[in-house]
Amino acid sequence: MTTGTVRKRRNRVVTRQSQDVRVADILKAAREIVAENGYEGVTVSEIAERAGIVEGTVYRYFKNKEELLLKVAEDWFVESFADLVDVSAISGTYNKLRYLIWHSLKTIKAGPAISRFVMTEVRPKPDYKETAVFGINRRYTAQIRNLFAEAISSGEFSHDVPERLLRDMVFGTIEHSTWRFLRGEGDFDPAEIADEIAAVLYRGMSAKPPEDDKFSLLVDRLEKVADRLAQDAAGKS
Amino acid sequence: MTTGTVRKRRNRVVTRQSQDVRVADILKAAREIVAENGYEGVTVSEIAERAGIVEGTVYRYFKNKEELLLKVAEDWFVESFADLVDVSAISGTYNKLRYLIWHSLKTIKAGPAISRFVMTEVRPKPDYKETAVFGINRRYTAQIRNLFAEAISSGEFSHDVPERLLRDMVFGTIEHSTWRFLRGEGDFDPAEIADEIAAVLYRGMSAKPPEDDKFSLLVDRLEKVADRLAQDAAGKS
DNA sequence: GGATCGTAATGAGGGCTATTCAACAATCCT
DNA sequence: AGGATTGTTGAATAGCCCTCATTACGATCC
Repeated sequence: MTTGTVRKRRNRVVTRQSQDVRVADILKAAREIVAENGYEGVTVSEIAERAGIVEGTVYRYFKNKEELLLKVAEDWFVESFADLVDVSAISGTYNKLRYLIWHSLKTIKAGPAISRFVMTEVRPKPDYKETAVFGINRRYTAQIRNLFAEAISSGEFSHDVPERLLRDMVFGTIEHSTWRFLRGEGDFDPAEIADEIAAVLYRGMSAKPPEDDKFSLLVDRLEKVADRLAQDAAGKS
Repeated sequence: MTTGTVRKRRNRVVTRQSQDVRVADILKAAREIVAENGYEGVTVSEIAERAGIVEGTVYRYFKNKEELLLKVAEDWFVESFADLVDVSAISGTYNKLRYLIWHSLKTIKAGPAISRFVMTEVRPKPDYKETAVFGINRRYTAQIRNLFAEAISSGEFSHDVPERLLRDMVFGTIEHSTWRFLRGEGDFDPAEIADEIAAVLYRGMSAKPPEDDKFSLLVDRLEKVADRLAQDAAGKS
């Protein structure tokens, strides 16, 4: 007591845990905080506190905060897309397309904070392509690619569009459609938005002419003009 | 020298400046640093140093770092869209659409760092709608809306799509198309990408049948009309 | 031209971060 | 039991944004 170093000890007994348990605890704590406070509101000290450890311990299991949060996002992404069915089991091109879009929208709605984190922090990173998020996106994109390729070869779709553009249109539209929600301004219905997006994309690619064919109507009128002229000519002679 | 407070004085003479000059200096310095190091690499101390002042002075003119950087982004956005012409001066719906998309892409390419900042930091903010960036986007969107409305009323486009979805498709696709570039993975050609995006959107909305066959049929009919008229004229003489 | 005074500018320091690391001690191994 | 291993600690560091008491510039007035 009289010596210089009065060491303050917590009541808590220091217990050693297996790597798995500690990592799981840390990830769970981090995920909760992200969900509650958003990405900006995450501090390592709070993660540690909630995981029942001290800040320094976090750094035994994660190189840094960034890597830890990336793991949180990756895990969540993997879980979210675990139930993604292979669209070959779904009948109809439109239904397949709508399902894929719907699933993305559902995921974003289920985890807005982490979705935002992925969009604003993970994707811009130079090493995004080494990310599990990127890997899942690739699987997802592959389904879209197949879907379109099949529709084209069957004649349902007549237009060939670069895969890159296809992906950008689908993902871009999905993400942009959710920004209002992610900003906290109101809600959205995944099924409804998925319908809308799928409809436009489907129509844009479709081989079928649009229903009300204005050109045909114009030609109809021209033909009537021709008829009238012909009748006039016939009557005059 | 022997007294306690040895005040270190810079060689630089402290000069007072008008608000305008100081603000301009600070914004210029901040913009340069964003362009060089990206948003993450910006520190108030470096901004101050480059502006020839001290950290504390920055806070005389800006409430905080966030507000300063927002101003940087807003100014850049305003400048970038200053040369946006009214598309009513452009002939042809497709050309109008392509021009608007091209202009956006060109802007992103001209200022990748600030574009990224806008996409990842400005837009997610809850008060995004109070932002000049939002205001400019509105003007931009209004042009797109008009363009589509006119095309629909003229019969060029047959499909009516919610304005919201239209905006999300255009902006979403534009942004997603540039992510690779913004991540530093390669380049893109605004004109080329604008062509691609505009083509798909135009086709998706168009009243014209997508297949050449349809057109041929219509032209066939037109030719028959012409033939009949020609025959009538010949028969009359 | 010198005194006055409003205020631009300063720079030290406070509070909060993420991150490191030497010391410690719980658990395993023999 | 006792040594080796290694999970855990908590203090220390460095860097960040931001505040504020103090300083001194420069316009104004006499």
